[in-house]
Amino acid sequence: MPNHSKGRPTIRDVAAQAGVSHQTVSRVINADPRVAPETRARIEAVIARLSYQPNAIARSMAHGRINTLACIAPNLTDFTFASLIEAAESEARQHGYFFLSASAADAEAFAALTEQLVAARRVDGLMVINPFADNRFRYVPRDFPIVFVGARPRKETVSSVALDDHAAAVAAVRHLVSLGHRRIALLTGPLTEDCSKDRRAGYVEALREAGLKVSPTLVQEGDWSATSGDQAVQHWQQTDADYTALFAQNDRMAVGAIRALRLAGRRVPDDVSVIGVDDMPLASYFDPPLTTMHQDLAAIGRTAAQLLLRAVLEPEAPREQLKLSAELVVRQSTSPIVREGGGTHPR
Amino acid sequence: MPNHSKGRPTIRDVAAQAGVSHQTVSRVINADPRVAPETRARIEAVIARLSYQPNAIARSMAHGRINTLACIAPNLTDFTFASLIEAAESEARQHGYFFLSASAADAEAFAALTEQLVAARRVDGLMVINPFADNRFRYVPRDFPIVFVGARPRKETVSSVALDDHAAAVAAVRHLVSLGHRRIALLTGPLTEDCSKDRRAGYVEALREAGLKVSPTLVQEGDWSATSGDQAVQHWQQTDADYTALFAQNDRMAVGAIRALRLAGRRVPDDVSVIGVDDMPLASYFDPPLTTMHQDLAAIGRTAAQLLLRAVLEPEAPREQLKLSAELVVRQSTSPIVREGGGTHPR
DNA sequence: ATGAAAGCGCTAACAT
DNA sequence: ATGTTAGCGCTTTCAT
Repeated sequence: MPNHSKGRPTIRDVAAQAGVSHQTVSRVINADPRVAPETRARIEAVIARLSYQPNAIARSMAHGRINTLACIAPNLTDFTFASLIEAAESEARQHGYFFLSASAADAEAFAALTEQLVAARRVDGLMVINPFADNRFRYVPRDFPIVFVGARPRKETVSSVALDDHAAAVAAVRHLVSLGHRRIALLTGPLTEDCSKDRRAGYVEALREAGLKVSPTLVQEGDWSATSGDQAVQHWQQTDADYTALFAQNDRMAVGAIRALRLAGRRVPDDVSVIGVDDMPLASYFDPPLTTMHQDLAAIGRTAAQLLLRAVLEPEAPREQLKLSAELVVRQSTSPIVREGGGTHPR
Repeated sequence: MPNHSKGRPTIRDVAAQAGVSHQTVSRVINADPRVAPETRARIEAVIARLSYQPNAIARSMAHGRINTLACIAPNLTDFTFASLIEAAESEARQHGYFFLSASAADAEAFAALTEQLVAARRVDGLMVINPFADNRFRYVPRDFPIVFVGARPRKETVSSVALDDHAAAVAAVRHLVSLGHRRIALLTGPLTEDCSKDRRAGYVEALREAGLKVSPTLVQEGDWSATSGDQAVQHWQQTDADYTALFAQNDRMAVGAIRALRLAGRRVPDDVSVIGVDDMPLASYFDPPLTTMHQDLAAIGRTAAQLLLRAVLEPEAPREQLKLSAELVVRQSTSPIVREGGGTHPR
């Protein structure tokens, strides 16, 4: 018998009070047209009176869909991840889907998590941020709706969205070149990650395009942290590296580098111009305000959710690999090169 | 008949292959001791061979628990919220619970969201960040496991965790007083929020304790943004406000204030000392590195998850209201007051 | 247009 | 120690 005394009302309670079968109530809930208008009205009245709400778990039990998407990121606090998640969650909810987010620090944690999420049918689709941060991509479930964010899949069987890293790097370096810089240092993210490699490739291409050659001594690998930017500059100081501009692959490293440069007695931008990538919160409040490549994280997150929903709802639809472009934001950490001699820059 | 050809195996497939009833398999899954060791071994072998994974939805359908917690925050990008969520998610998962996060910009969105989440039984418990950001607390479901984060409930029927805002403010102002400051300005968050009010009360108490009186002209209300810090300082400049120190109720406003002070020709900390609250990421990379009250967001988030799990698992257990303390981190945005005359500060 | 019956995959009594 | 019988609250045939 239905539990109409304790707990919330069920579909059968509504049916009983409306004098119909529970199936008719189900039709009303699911907006099935095959219900007489007056019957519908009567049922809706009962639903309102009991403030009946269908049990979502029971529904998904019956039809096999849970209306939930999940996102797995290396962590949840990095503002880039948080921004992607916020946008994706909002987009998902507009389509009636809830959003579960979790962090997996390494590939093992990722494997365990996806197993629980996917095999136990807790979610309908999976958004993976930075799938190539380590070898976690190997544990991505097969035959399941997936979207990669921040990297392109090796095989075109899953959808993906990412910043156009190559183009962003080219634009950043071109900006430096246009200011007259010819000795341009590069500070990369971990080279295990696609975006670090793509941004490095863009750097190389932009230098070549300007007729400049890449000097291995002017390239350092960081880990995205301000500290690593700091350390790279210290290394260059110790090795008497000769550069007038620095392209840091993200803003945090740029900020770290700027502080180290200043401590070493080099002014930014007068002695060294610095450009980053991200346009992080408060980028304009650092000293000097940061010149950077702005990326539209909300658009990327929104797009990711759309592609994922598409994969969930239309399993046979083709997958898509998208790249969104970054935009140069010139503030005050870059400036035209000034030669001591007062002339133009030498050949 | 069970779908052992298409899709994933069910408990009945395992039972059939192991030559037992599905109920015995259920006992193995649920670690029920009443299964003969050899039977158990046989079943476990089949489970492994089929890589059978119990359907979580079906389980919760049967016993009424979904093993999922939800968090609703004003947004997901603010680093304080993101930090709380990350810690809570991690703690929840260690206890076998998944974590659904969502943002609700206003009370209406909050009401709609909780309705979907709670009435539809999608979650077992709800973590509400900043319940008094607006009047959303009115829409918090009754008779449902809840934990408030960032504010104390009006009635002691729900658990809560928050920073000890009053004590944090007292400590911040005492630091300023100990440096010799006597004209101390205050920049609050929105006064609709509990923590802004509590921090203001702490400011008032610390001034009183130092024998100083609060001057209404030295108190401005901001909205937590750097821009609002900027504006407050501009206002004080226009009104020739006389102060040598500023207590900003968060770091972002402190950073905005510092920039505005500098643009107005006042040096920090030489002319004005500034202290914030949060110890946000990169706080030590601003110029000058920020003196601030550090709050342990991870501990708060972890504690919140623990209290919530307690409420879920032991409905009759008493609720708890906790406050965690902040810690002074002295960097370089505050310094002892220096009088032009060269003497000590006047009476 | 409506209802009856079956079943989604599991757990929870109650058997034996 | 194991099996049988009922559901959990809903959707989905298939009847009528």
